[in-house]
Amino acid sequence: MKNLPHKTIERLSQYRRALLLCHAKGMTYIYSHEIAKIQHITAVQVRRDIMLIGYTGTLRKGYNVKELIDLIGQIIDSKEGINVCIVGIGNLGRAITNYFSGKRTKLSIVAVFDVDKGKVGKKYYGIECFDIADLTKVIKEKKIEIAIMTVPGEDAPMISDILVKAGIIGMLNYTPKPVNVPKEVYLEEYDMITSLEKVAFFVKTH
Amino acid sequence: MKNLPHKTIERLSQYRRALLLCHAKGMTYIYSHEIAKIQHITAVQVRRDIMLIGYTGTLRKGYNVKELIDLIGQIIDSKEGINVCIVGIGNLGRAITNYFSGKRTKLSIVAVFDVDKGKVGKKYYGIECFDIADLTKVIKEKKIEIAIMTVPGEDAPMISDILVKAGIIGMLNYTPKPVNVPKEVYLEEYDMITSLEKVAFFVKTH
DNA sequence: TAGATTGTTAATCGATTAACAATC
DNA sequence: TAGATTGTTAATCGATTAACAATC
Repeated sequence: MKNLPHKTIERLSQYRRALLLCHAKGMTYIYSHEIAKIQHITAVQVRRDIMLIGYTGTLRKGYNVKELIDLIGQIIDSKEGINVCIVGIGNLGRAITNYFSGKRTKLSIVAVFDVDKGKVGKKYYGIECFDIADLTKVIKEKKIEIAIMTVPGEDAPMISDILVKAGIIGMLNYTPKPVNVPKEVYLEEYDMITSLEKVAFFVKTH
Repeated sequence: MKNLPHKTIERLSQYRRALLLCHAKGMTYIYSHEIAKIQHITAVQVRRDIMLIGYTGTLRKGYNVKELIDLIGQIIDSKEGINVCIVGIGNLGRAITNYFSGKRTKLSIVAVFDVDKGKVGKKYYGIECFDIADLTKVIKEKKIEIAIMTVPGEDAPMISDILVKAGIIGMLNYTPKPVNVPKEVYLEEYDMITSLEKVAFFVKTH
């Protein structure tokens, strides 16, 4: 697929999430304005995104829910599937692991890691916990390509370096500490405090 | 303060986070390119954001760390402070509560809520847990203006309605289910699965 | 048919970056 | 002075929205 805008990729993921719910409810067709309503955006934007991925709806009936789900899958999922690990199985690590378990067939959490020896060997939502000292070995053995960091902020830079050396090519950093990775590694950082401060700011200014 | 771009607000929050660390390390001045490096952005962007809030650095010395921290505080914090609650004290709710406790003086988590009677009355990181049935009452009593939803997705729409009726003016929705709020309420939604799918997509396309 | 919908181009809006003057 | 830095305008880039043709 050519060059889809970053924002379109994000929205496609959200459309799919919404469409899966609609599909489960037995809906077969959906209008652009219905998708728009769910996502708090405009119907034009939905139609434009769908146009960009080359799908065509039916005039007066809208889009076929199942077909659209499948097409979005073809665009954003990788064919072979990608293995993911969670580094740091504290509250946040557990939340993500639980949240995710069994939700997407093409993305699998195949290992979680922690420093705490009391956690090593246990299973979290069906996923085995390994010693963080074995990061490199397990990442290679299990062919893990994406890591989600949920360790304490002060450990983030060091863990990040180990992950990069172990061959990770995508990283999601949920610690409050920004990390540096080489440009070949795709990095996404998210800080909950920033989100909350943003809400607080816009609440203030109505 | 006039109309700062949304993206600038986000970055100001991040600059402050980084500056606080620098300040703690004893740094008194910082260059725009140093801030840029930490945040993975360009020095021009940092200078432009700082220009927008009306601060002026010193040529050849950079910006005064303490002054900049204080000025960002004046811009993004509200003078009186804002009370926040967490609705749903599962893994994610606990992660945020812990993460946040004592980090910002102007934003305080003053209550957490859950349906589980076993959790009600207990304290989580120093914050009392209330029965979700008492949402409205507690929100009014404690003058809570912002709610962070970390309940299971299927409960999100109903809880959201209750929160809005109780007078919440800002909401952060961490459930995978989008909710609808009246336009007077500022809503921010974040779905971890979308973030992960985005990373997976860009990893695939190098 | 009239009304509702999709598909698409062009216009607009918002955000980033390039370019450069000022100056310590 | 030369080099490094800040501050700021103008240009560019990217994303959204307006406008409208097509048609069931």
